[in-house]
Amino acid sequence: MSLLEKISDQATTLTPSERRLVENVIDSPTTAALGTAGELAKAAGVHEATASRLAKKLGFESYAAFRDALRDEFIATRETATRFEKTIAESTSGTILGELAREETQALGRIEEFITPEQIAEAAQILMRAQRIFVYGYGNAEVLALMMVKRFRRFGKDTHQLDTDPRGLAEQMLGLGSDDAVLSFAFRRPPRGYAALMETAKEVGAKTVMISGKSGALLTPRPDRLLAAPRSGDQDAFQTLTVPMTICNAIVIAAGLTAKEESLKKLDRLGQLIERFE
Amino acid sequence: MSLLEKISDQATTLTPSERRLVENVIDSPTTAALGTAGELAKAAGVHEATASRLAKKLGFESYAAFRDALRDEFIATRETATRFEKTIAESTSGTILGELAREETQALGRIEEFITPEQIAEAAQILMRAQRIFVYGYGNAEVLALMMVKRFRRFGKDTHQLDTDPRGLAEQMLGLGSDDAVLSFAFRRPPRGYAALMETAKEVGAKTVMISGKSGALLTPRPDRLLAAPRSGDQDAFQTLTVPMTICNAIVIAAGLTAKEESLKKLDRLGQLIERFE
DNA sequence: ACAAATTTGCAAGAAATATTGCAAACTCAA
DNA sequence: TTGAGTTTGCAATATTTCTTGCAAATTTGT
Repeated sequence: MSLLEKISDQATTLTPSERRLVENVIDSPTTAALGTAGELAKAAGVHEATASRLAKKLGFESYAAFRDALRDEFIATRETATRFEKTIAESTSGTILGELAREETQALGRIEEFITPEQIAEAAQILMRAQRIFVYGYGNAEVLALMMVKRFRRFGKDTHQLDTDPRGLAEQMLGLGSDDAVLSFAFRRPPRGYAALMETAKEVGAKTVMISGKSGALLTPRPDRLLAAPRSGDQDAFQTLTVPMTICNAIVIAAGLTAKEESLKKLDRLGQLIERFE
Repeated sequence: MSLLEKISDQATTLTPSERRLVENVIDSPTTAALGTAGELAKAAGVHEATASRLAKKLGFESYAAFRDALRDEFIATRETATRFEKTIAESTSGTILGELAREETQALGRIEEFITPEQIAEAAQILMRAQRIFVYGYGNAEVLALMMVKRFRRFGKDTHQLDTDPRGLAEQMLGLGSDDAVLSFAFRRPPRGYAALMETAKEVGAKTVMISGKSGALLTPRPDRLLAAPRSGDQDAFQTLTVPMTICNAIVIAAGLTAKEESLKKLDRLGQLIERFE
């Protein structure tokens, strides 16, 4: 029996104050699920003691147990790798594609909470001012690395994808200079060779830009510019590249704008030409 | 300043115990956001006092303030959910990133008008039943091709990325058999060599799946399965890969589900291993 | 290898949160 | 209107959670 059913079963025996509390819970369940008894009581305009009593009346051991039930029900906390499957099964119009699109939408909607326009502009500026750009990404991140290499080559930038193999990487880094920029990606774990890459870049004075998920916040040594935003999808299982890819696209567009003359149109014409003859 | 920035700021000065705490937070932010300092500490195997101190070190007034920040950023309450919908749908935020996110959202919202659940399921089935998978994409599409190669290799499928160079392509196609599947991508123009690839596949009886933008409808010869949905972005300017990438992700998830037993769990464990040792 | 500095856990106690006895306020029936 | 029954808030108490001084353990520099 779901929590809300449990509550509505009691609906006839609820006192006025209790009813106000329940209405409040139904109205904003997540807020109630996160707050304290006192907060809920205040929102409903009743005394906290009443909230405490309500929890017991509804059959819970304590207010804490009631709140836990609320959290279970209303807060999406990924429990297992099968969460997505579960979501699909439960949702009425459950299609994989639809659910996926919904999650991406939600993640995209929050993107600006993590990345400021300045960060985009600065990243674009660093890359466009660089004499050469070295792009580093491995595992899934290699996909984005490849994309950025392609995009910046279209701008006419001297762009290279760094080897994922430590030896090749070391060799490529020998030529790194102070006018160069390193763009790197990391999700989940910092890639092998990351530290060496960053240290070398710092030594020679090359600028470093990093695009990452949450885990980027822990990276040491720190890049000059860090653009970190959580990805969408299941924590433990399948995380998509939509959010970081959108950040990349924003940088590409900003880069196109900072290149003054070259507007998007020119980018496109060039792009079409290249695609046609590629 | 966002939580991730605060963490990043302190990343170099974190003590071992503090780092373990932060890793724990990053790995399962929602759990941390809901729990107490003691619970987080226990999960990280350190003393709760350390958790309390970490909160202060990151610049928060108290552990409670730290947890509030976690909730803000990582728990999708209804307020945050509706907030983005409004922001995204209506207002033009005036930033590149915001505008981009808005466009992607719109395109994603329409994706189910073009792709049915059956198409996703069939594509997944074809790929998972194939003995070998050959993936073909060039220009920007190469990015998605690479992604799919990585994803299906994780499923343990014998997956190969086809050469974009006509000669190499011809050579690789020699071994194509009736149990194989070809997954190809095309945007704007059909790639060079596309016709030859499709004809060869038809001759030997290999199944073909194509993911494309609007232009896919015009392709000849026709693939066995065509998944075409318009991309986001200006028609003539900068079109992103978000929509086709989401279709790809849906196929990967569907493939994982049809692989019944192990599905995402296996994908995850194997994936983590691969990433760690890659 | 030693001393200084840092980190960590322990445990006391501070603060926040929840519970409950009690009395005032309220409701309803006669 | 009165009185029995119910509901509610108050305030004291209990419980949970957080903070901090201190000392042990660990690390760092010489």
